[in-house]
Amino acid sequence: MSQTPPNPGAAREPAMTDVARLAGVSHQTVSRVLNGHPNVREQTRLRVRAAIEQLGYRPNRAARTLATGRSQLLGVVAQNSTLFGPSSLLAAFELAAASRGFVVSVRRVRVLDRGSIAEAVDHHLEQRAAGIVVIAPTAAADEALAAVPPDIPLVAVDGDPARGDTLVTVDQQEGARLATRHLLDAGHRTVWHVSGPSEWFDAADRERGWRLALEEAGAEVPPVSPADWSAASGYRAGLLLARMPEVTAVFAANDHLALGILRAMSERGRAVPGDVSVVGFDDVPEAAYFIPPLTTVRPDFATVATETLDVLLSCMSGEPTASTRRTITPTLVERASVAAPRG
Amino acid sequence: MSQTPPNPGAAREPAMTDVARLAGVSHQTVSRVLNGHPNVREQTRLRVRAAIEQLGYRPNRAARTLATGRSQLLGVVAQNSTLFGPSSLLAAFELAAASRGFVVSVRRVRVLDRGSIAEAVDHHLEQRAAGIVVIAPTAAADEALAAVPPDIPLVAVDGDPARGDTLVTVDQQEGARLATRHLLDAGHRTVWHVSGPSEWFDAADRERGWRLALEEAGAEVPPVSPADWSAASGYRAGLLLARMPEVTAVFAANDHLALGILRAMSERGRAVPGDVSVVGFDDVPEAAYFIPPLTTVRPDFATVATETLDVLLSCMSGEPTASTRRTITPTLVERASVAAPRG
DNA sequence: TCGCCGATTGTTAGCGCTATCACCCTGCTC
DNA sequence: GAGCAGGGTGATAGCGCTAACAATCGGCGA
Repeated sequence: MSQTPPNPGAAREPAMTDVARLAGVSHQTVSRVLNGHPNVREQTRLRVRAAIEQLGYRPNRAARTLATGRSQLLGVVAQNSTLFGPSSLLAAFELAAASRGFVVSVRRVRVLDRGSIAEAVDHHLEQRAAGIVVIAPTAAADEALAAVPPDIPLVAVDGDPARGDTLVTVDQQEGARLATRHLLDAGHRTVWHVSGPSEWFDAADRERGWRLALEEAGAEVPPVSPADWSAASGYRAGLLLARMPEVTAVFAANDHLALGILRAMSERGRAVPGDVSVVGFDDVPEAAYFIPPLTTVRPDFATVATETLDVLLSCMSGEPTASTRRTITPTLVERASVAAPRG
Repeated sequence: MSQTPPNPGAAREPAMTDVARLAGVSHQTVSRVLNGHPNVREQTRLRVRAAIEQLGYRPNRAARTLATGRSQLLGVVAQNSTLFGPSSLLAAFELAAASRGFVVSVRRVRVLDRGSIAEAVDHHLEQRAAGIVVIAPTAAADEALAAVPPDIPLVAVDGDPARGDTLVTVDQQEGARLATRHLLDAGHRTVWHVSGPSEWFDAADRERGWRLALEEAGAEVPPVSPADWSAASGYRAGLLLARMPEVTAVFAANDHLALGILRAMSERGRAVPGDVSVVGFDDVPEAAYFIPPLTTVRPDFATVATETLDVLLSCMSGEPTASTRRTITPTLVERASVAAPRG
């Protein structure tokens, strides 16, 4: 616990008063210069800036936060995963926030249950975060959000589409529909689906979109092959599908599942796209280099991130913004894993 | 700018004095309870805890930071990438830090140049971060580190192996050696290399390890195929290598490059591992489902993260720790992309 | 010439917490 | 029974900043 011993040799960090003394003004004037207050004489401003430079002065954010009651801190609660979607989103958000002058503090949770999320949100509240983003793709996560005080700006990403409140999400359903439609349009009688874990809203919605597209087209709705998001589970599901000659088209809930399916098909001697067409979801950077290059659905995570920041900032400013819900529609990326069925 | 208008209706967040009043003690006693100070009567402690509970009191970290001069904040500077290595590392670090009660604030930079990094570090210093981690895989990043004041605890990850100071890194060279050796041991005359971008230490070290292994074995050192980390560039390099019949073994600087190579070989009708053996680096979760399953080198990112935290904390406590450098040795994961060369 | 106004600057009082010291009790020793 | 150690508690002074108001200085119209 013996942090930084007294150490009388090393001078403490310069504070505002030090700058003030050097510039021959009051500390308040320094504050004014720092905050771009208009009524400061140009000459004074320059003198203060010079003093700041000379001392290498750095304002103390903690003091400012204490004095103003608000911080420049944005808290994010995310799951401990390296899944492509969430991590791209997070990276994009951090970048966007930084460019707007915010600091992003990330709190990872091991599992998305009520307790963990509540605890994570709490930590951000202790920091007096100006706003909070929760990447909440499961029902348990969404429930936990109900528990946070309503006066603090909070945006859910990939949360419950039925959620009334602030929410930014990818239109999973439409994406899935696009994929399914694409396969039907290629001439397939129906499309099989390897789904993500059902407790994820993303997965449920993709399944819903797939089902809807089939029903709209009057196609038979085959049973879903349940999986998690991993290539391993895609492989297992693929092994089964490969045994069934009537399977000619598969929509996988994400690209890694699709990769597993691709390998299962290859092992079983089912050619893609000759015998079976496959479509994925996410457009991971490697998807274009799968064998064969994967046709997939691309959600624009950068847009999700900027929209999230946008909604959060407008919540923070308290203005009843036009809409606190944003939906980003993904696009289909056609590559070489889809073809017309044989015969 | 008109943040939270006066709003006399909504009571402000309860502060320590409110708890004190309710519990019938001084605010100082509340502070003592909160900080686990020994000299508080059990009965008082309980009364205070009850009051805290009742008011939903949350300590204000900014005030504490201001009063103590130190924070519970760990700053991380990372590049804006979704590359598997850095993002796994980051996620693991965030998790480890959270479990030790620290808040992690991440600042992404678009490019790893001096200016950006200096600016990012500066922001963390303004927050009075207790420690800083820089994921600095390039020379420019490492240079920028030289500029930060030496009294603030800073750990570089994946930085310049020649760096004198605190550094945690994966033993890239040894990993590359493992991979190359594995291919030579399988009977290949020599091993070709598709490298990462040369300004990355990781890439340079992997290349070095490969070269060393070849030289040790007295094998010919073929020219390096330069690439970035992407599957796309791996594919381009692979297309070239596929044309050369003498190429029977390739070590790719990461798994995504290997994926691109796999596809190039497949397109060119060169069987893997029948005609050409391939080894990657990173062991991304999907690697086991490439066609064929990829033999690769696995760095343990979770360990890198915990070691990083460890070094950082010991720097922070000021104790001249045993070692401020940690090197994590990766392991070889054998799958199906390596075989003996034909006849 | 007087007084008023606006531009510029200084003064003062907190923000919510910790550190430090002073204070009050016990229970004990001599 | 006076004195003393030490556990338990309160009072006070900041930490470095911003907000609100006060003060000062010109210049200008009346």
